[in-house]
Amino acid sequence: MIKSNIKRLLQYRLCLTKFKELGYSRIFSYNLGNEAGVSPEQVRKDFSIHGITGNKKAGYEIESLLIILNQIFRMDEIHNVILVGMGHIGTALANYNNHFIGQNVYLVAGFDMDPAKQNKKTGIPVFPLDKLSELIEGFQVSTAIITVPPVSAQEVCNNLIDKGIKGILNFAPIVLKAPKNIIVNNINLSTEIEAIVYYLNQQK
Amino acid sequence: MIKSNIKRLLQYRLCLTKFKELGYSRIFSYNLGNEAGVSPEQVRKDFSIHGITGNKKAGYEIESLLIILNQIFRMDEIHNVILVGMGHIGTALANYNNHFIGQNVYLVAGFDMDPAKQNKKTGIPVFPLDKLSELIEGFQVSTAIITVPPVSAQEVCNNLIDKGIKGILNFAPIVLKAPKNIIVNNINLSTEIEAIVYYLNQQK
DNA sequence: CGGGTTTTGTGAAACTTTTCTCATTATAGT
DNA sequence: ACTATAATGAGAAAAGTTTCACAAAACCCG
Repeated sequence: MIKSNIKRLLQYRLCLTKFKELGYSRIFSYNLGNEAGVSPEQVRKDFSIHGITGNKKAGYEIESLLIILNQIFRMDEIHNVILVGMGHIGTALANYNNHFIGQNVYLVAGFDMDPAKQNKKTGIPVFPLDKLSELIEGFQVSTAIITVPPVSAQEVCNNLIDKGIKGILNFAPIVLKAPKNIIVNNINLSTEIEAIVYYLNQQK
Repeated sequence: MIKSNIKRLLQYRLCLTKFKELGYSRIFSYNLGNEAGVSPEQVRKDFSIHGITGNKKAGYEIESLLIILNQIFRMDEIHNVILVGMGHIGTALANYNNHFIGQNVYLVAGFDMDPAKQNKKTGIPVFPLDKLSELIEGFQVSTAIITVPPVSAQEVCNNLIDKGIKGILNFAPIVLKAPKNIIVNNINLSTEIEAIVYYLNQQK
């Protein structure tokens, strides 16, 4: 599971970019917290954990904050990502590509066992699965997105790990079994809706 | 933020369905934990919080567990959901519809300001935004999915709340501002990838 | 039918995360 | 230059979560 501290730092990064675009050069923990939906103390603690300091009375300088955050998240390097499963979700992600995948993260290739999908017009080139090794090595890919149906997800996962993938973003509604050194991040869209339904009913 | 306790219960529900399909009728906290990727103690604590009990030496009966979990998450009632923004992600979700949206959760309508999107062949009918009130009331919808670009997300959010929506699953990469009684669940796909990149680099 | 084994349920302990509190200090205004 | 103000940084407290440890109960086997 991704630590919330890390998720918040990424959120701050997003907010800071927005503030920068609006022309601000400095920011207070209060304003950043407000924008990111957390308390100012939380912002300062999150920063202090990573050794980020500001100035009493003058807050934090946005530009240097962004530089530090980009270093923490290695956003100063290029990260090539591949995608396995060109179904609806996979295709949607492929079409978005540099649109919503953040700075310096690039979807370089998609994979699907269905030859028909390999010709489909998407934002990225689509290959058969036997090209996995070649492309993972060629593009130095260490992160993959799994958007295949749940029945084949574990098999695809094993295959990817075997080919050298170290981090996986999994959209298939199962818990992937993987060695501890592999980072697995599961997103289950049904679960996210069901959780909302739960909280709505709690309020009544 | 959704409590992890709740996410795990939903995960257990998924695993139990699988075990049921495989023909099992009883299960131990150890097996369920193993499948869901958590410790057996955690499984028992999660259950005990919600008053779910099993039998010493005989574990838990899958069928009754599923009934209780379905009650907790109100999956015995129908939940109609709408979707605003028929871009790539929105269309992908619409096409999946009853496929991956869990039991008794239905995507009943999509909305988009672009008339061209209103004719597009997707899994659900697509309407202009001025039909929001009508359909929210007609289908008794209280949950909405936002898949519009970030610039319009807050405006759409306000609009939805104004029309009676109480729970929002937001895919736009901003933190939505909403009253405390509104349940907002943010999914930022870039962030999920970036978090993986972070952890991969931590290992080195 | 009774002893041994296995598994639950839970209270306590350990750990993690968040909030509180306040001394410290940079800044702006007088 | 001095004072009042406003903001950080960090230690302490509080709250929340997970793991530990073990008594109690149910089942199995002899």
